[in-house]
Amino acid sequence: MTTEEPARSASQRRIIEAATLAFAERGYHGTTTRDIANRAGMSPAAIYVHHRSKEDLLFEISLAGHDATLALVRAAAAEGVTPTERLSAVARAYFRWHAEDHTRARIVNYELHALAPDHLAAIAERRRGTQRVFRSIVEAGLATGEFRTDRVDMTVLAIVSLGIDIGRWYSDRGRWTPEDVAAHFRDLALRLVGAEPA
Amino acid sequence: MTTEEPARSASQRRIIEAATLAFAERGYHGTTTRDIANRAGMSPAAIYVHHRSKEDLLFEISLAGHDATLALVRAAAAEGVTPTERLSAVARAYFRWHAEDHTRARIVNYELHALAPDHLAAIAERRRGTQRVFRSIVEAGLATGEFRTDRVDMTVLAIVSLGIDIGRWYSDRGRWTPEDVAAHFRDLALRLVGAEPA
DNA sequence: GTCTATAGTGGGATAGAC
DNA sequence: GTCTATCCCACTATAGAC
Repeated sequence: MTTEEPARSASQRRIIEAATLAFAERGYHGTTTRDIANRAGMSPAAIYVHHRSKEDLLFEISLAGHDATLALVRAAAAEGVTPTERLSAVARAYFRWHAEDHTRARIVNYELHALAPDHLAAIAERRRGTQRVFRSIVEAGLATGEFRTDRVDMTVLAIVSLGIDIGRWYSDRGRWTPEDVAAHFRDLALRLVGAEPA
Repeated sequence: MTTEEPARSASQRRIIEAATLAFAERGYHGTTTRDIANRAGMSPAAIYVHHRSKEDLLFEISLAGHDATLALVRAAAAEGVTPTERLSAVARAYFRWHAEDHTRARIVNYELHALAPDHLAAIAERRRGTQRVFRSIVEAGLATGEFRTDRVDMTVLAIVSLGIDIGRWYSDRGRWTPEDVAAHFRDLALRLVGAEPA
């Protein structure tokens, strides 16, 4: 399944939290170690007691975010029985996560280019796992005749894509709660696969 | 309408081209003026003869990209008669542009945070214009009964969102041509608004 | 309009005291 | 485990020669 979360000290968590906010706001390269340290209320040197490098910090955040998404999606997939029910549950959970946790979602999806090659490879594996969950549900729905689409890959990609982009546009100051977004986007996902309206 | 393109020298164009590739690959903050100069086959100092600053270069690229998108979308909107035809034309053109010109699209959509406030304001105006085109078509389709959706804003956002995210995932080395993507995603957009299948 | 050289600033990361 | 101080390098942008 997903990797175990290593136990973290309070300082480690404060640094991770500060780095998450900073990376989401300014991007990895736009963030300095001094930014992170200031937000965490520590000196820049303190970061290096707990984390090997700035890149390593990004990797830790990205990995935890990917593992959380994958676990969430897999748990939701187990909820329903029919493909329509399962897609409904998975899509709602997936979209909700991207709205609620848009700060982490932004790092998860938009800072991949800053990862070292071996770190990127570990992340890419998780991303394929998430996509596989959606794919297998859509294929099951085609088999039962509940769904209708002639391009499975592209349709799955579109659903995942809607989720990822939520991390870009969602704002806590907007009109919609994460639940609003999740409920409507779930309905849209069902339309994308040609499911019967409820 | 859209702003006039200022005439540019060959050097200016080479620098713009180089900066576009660099910003798309590494992001604005991940790109150095030396990267740009090297790709353009010039010294870093030569950049400053043609462009005020690195941020100004980003702004020029972003503005031209936004103006191109807006012009494209408006031209396509004039093609059809019924809302279904118009959405079909606009969606296809919009999606195609994001696949074909994914390098510029990436800068247009993902480097906004690096713009100075007044530059961002000029860009935001164009972005609202594009969204308005989609919105008015969807509203027209609801009026004629061709479309069915109870959340116009979110549905329009989803269509735009699918386009923007193409810039993130599309690769020239992938299996699909821009036209493949455009055609299928146009069908998906029609599903999103609840249009009758053709 | 292009170059070389460099000013001036700020970056990631480490040394060493406490 | 945290700090202050700092190393060393890379960055944006400019000066001045051609």
